[in-house]
Amino acid sequence: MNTREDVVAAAGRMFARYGYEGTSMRDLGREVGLLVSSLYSHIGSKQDLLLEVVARGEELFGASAERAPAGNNGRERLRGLVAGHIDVVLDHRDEVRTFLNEARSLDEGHRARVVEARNRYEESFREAIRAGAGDGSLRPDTDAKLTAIFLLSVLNAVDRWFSESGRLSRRELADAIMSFAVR
Amino acid sequence: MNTREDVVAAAGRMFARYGYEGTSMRDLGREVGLLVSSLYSHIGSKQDLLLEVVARGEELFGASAERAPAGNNGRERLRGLVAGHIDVVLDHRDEVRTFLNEARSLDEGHRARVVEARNRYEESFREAIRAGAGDGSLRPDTDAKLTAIFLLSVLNAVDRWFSESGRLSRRELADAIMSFAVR
DNA sequence: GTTTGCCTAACGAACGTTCGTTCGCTAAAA
DNA sequence: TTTTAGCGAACGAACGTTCGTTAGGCAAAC
Repeated sequence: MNTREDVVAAAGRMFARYGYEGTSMRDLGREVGLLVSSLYSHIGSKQDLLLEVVARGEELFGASAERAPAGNNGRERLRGLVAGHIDVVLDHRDEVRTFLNEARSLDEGHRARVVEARNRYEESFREAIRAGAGDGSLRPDTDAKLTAIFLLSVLNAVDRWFSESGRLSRRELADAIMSFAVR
Repeated sequence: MNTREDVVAAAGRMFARYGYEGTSMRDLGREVGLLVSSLYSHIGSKQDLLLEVVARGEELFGASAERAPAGNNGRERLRGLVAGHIDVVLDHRDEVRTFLNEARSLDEGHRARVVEARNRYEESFREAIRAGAGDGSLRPDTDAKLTAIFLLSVLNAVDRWFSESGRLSRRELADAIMSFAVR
């Protein structure tokens, strides 16, 4: 019985589905099988709860970028980043949705940290693309900034439509996105 | 002094920025220069207000799809749809963001209508792609469903980063997205 | 082996505040 | 003279949070 973990997990689930402001502490208590007041045995405040869920999303992406293999060239590195992103998005839907959509409900300082983390993450995509444009594994005129934005736009939307039981496997999806974005 | 219009516009602005649940009627009154109670001289309820803003977004996309020229082939038709989408997104940021992100706060019936409208809109993209794959203006093996999803993922994210004073014009952006998505 | 004291988790009630909305009034516009 | 737009006060409900209390488990003290 790890109640604290249950509370954070339920918060992620509800923040992702109904939004931070759309989730009341009473709703959350009901979801986890506790009265409102009991939640405060495990957490400091609703804002802390959001902070924790968002921080998890942040770490998941950071860890994914570090984990991605260097590969033999820029294209392979990029393909690793894409596959890693897909895994994070699909294996941690709640934290990711909350990280992407609910950061605006964070107080200013923490929100700024999230923006910075996102920039760092995007930069790792740009680096891979620039490397690929330099080593011949991608077209030499590939626009790193634009391509990274396009890629992440597609990747962040994946969980809105992708189904594990659908026509495509994760690997096929990664391939499709890669050949969509670069050639 | 078209107060009702002011109220709806301000609602769009605030729903887009803070979300439906994150916007209080008192906030909205302050934004428009009225007391809360005075808002109710112009609108029925907060939910009505959301409904109206979302409906405007819905119509904007619908009208854009109808307005897009048939073109000489599928690729040109698709290019028109892309350019139209960019214009809608950038010229009506508030209604579009509300339409895309806040539909979940609509009651069930209206939310279903939004989903349906989005499907119809996406279908017009798929049609253009299928036409292009058939008439030789796009690669014959282009996957209409997947390509439409990827295109709309990129298009819906445009307003998060695109700046009118930036490196790219809208037309160049449309071209970049087209050559990104299809060849 | 029993008692004592502490800790944790949960409870139910209550706090002050804010929520969306309604109402009756006033003053200006038509 | 009737309509209208706005105001200010008030409504009940819901909000996030705090409070004092209780029940159970565990370890030290007796």
